[in-house]
Amino acid sequence: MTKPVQAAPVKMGRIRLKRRAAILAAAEQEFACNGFKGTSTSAIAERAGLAKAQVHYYFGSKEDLYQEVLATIMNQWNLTLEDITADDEPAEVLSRYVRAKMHFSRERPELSKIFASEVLRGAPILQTYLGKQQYEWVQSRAAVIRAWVEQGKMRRIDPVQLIIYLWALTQHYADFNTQVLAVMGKDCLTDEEYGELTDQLIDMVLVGCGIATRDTSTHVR
Amino acid sequence: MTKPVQAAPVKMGRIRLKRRAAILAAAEQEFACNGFKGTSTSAIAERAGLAKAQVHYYFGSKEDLYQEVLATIMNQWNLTLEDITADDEPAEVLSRYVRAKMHFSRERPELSKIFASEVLRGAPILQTYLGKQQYEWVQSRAAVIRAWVEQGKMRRIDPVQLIIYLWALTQHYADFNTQVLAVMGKDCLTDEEYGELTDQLIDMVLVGCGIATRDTSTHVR
DNA sequence: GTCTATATTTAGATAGAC
DNA sequence: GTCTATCTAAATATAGAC
Repeated sequence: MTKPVQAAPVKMGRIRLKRRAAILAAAEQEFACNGFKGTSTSAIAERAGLAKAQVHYYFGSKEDLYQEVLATIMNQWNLTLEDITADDEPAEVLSRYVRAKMHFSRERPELSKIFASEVLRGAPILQTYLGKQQYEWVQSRAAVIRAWVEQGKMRRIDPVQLIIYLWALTQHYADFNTQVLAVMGKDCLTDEEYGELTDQLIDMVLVGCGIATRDTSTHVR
Repeated sequence: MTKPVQAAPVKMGRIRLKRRAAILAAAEQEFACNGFKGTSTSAIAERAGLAKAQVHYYFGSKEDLYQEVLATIMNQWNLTLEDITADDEPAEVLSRYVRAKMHFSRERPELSKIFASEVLRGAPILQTYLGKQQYEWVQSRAAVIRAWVEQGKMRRIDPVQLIIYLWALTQHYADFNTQVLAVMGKDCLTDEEYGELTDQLIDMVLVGCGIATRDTSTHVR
């Protein structure tokens, strides 16, 4: 018999909870910068203010720790765009989704970066998830988008590609934040500036989908 | 006196050229998968069919080798969109650029991935390049885009963000190719299928910019 | 239950043989 | 000029002390 995928909900002591939280937080930073292979358990331990061996005591192997971090990410990931129907308005659903993803990119860029580096290396850990759960997730949303198109609520766009566009655009602001800041000539962005970027992106997406909300898309020749 | 940034154009022998080429090719694959820190010189050597020490003999340190790979990427990168003026047609320039970047994403995804992983970790090697050369590159293109907007050739969009959108969208097909294939339910894409994706993306970009080329953007309400 | 001390492997790099 | 043999440091992981 193999170990259950989901860890048993054992009630943990105070020290254990505290140490695990510190290690997980440190691991997110390290994995985000250097990926799975490039991250050492000693770097995680140092950042967490602990001894290297403590990381192994609380999480077993480096891969076990990595898997827990990845599981956290994938859970938080698809909280939005959860329940949409053909009756919803694409303008509202799409702007809400872009806003939520952009918010996530600003608040937890490390999580987006860890996912990115996992996919960069060919997603050895996540490939089953991508090919099954995420595939299904995309198909069900794509069906709704297709219905919107049939109803004339938006332009005819390949729904799967549209979802990929949304991921590419929103996650880019987390994964490539260093480059974004550099080419914008800034050291950091205020909440206001980031909100402005978000609005501009939503505008671009809606116009691209043929959903004009205000005085946009007036330059069509 | 320090070493010159550009290596002196020493004429190399046959063996040296051959070994260096094999190492560089292997290094691209390894760096693309595991990033700078996650890649070992022994993994590169093994993939190149050489001994680990030979890598150090021909390239000195791992970082020297990495810098050469990065330099190759940045040179190939900005070959397109080189000379554009306010007199050009945005529809033509933008579709040409997207097509070129998509072609690059298909032919050399490893190079895009290496750039991505460098930026993911905060671009310690490239930050000067990003803040100076690439910043200037973006500014000069942004000026042209601004001129297009003033001439009414396209919708009013923040030009810097538009460039970022183009990068995000096109590079995503290289960096996240594993995920793209997974959610599309395919093992690989034929040239035809990839050409179709490229056309769809160009369509999305042009419509988003308020440049209707054919029967697109007709669903504007 | 927690952490220190230690074992084993692999990393990057170089001195010296060919 | 090229490559083999070797050195030192850092990696993952665990056995055993507290």
